[in-house]
Amino acid sequence: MVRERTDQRREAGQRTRDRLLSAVVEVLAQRGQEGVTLREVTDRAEANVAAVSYHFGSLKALCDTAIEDALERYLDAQMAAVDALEADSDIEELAAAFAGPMMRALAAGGRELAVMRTVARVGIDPPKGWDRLTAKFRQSRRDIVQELSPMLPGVGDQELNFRIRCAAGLLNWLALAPVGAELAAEPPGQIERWLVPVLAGAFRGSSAAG
Amino acid sequence: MVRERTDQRREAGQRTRDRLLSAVVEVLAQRGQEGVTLREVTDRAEANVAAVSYHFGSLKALCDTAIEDALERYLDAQMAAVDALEADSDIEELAAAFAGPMMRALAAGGRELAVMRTVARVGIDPPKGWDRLTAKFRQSRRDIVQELSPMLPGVGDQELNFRIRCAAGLLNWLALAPVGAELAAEPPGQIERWLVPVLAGAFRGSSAAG
DNA sequence: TCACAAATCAATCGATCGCTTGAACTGTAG
DNA sequence: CTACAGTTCAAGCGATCGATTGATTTGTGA
Repeated sequence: MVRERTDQRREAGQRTRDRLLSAVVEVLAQRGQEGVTLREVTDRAEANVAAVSYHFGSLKALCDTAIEDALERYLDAQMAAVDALEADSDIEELAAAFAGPMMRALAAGGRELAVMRTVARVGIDPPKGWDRLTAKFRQSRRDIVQELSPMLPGVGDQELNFRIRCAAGLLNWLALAPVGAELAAEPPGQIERWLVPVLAGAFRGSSAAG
Repeated sequence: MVRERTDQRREAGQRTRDRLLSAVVEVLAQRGQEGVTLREVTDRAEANVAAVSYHFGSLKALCDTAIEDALERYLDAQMAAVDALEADSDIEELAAAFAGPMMRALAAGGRELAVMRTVARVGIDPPKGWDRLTAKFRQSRRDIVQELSPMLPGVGDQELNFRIRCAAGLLNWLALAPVGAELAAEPPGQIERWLVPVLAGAFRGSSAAG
């Protein structure tokens, strides 16, 4: 058997880092970047105030790390759901895949939802110098335009891109606003039954009817 | 001619109050409630820090006054637009009326847009004890359900109410997120041409097509 | 002209902010 | 056991927070 590499000190440090990241995501989700204070984060994480400087350098660096993790996790989940679509899917199935990660987070609550709320808040107040991740968002929207374009031959790519941003914005709004929490309190399946038609209608626009 | 009631001291005080309200709305729109600081508000208003306490009692009272004004102004504009609809209007016309105030603010920018952004932020982080205005929001949604229900006979009132909240949430998102600013930078009329079909589709849902 | 009220001002308060410090604690190695 | 590195800790730093104070300016009305 291989020699176990279990330095209890390093493991304790890693646990502290994880607790700090969990705590700051909760505060980011609840109050936004402007509302994050060092003491509240360290109290939630049951850590000393100096732990933030020691492990991350500064409170801002801790926030940036947590935000970057959240954005990356959300984008990967959403792109995976869209990529897994069948080639002959319709708009409703695309909408369901597009909204899947958010709907699951709404139903689950907890840290999953906190990640979503953090992502949504960053969509409103984007930190400066996040070109890499905003580029990744743009790319994911281009992918969805490719899926959506054949289903709506009369709509230009720019307008489709706008509709996707509207749909994404609506999901973010549900993550943040009380209406999302109320929706999550409905019976199971209600989220999907109510939300997917709205998103599909937004994708489809007015073209399908007078 | 009637004796002019022009006490220059009271008029100066009123001007200071107005400048403080304008300034705090701008900061509320830009950074949210957590991001408002006394100094930034008074600097923007070119007033002394003590002016806030003197005229409003506290920074929170100033914020509450500005937020209440903004909510009331937005709701009145939206309800007036919807009430002015013809009896035989279709869903597109309802969507255009519903989005009218927000679209005009997006195009106009300035304080109009700041009011909208403040309203939108309150929709995410509602202060405690705002039962009166949230009740007014509920009432306005009931009015729109009345307009929308005959156009969509297969959809229940609860689901219609949800769709209206989605549409309102989307408008709020456009007020806050960069996508709204980009949309406002498009040629005149582009906002309405792109946004109204999305809202109408969201109202209509999937029922109109396969 | 003069007493008074409305408004503004600089100065300052205690509290809290993010962050740093040096010591203390803890488990790892030689 | 000793020396040391990784981590945690209480204490305190300067800066900024919202709010208050007493003095000062300014226009009103007798």
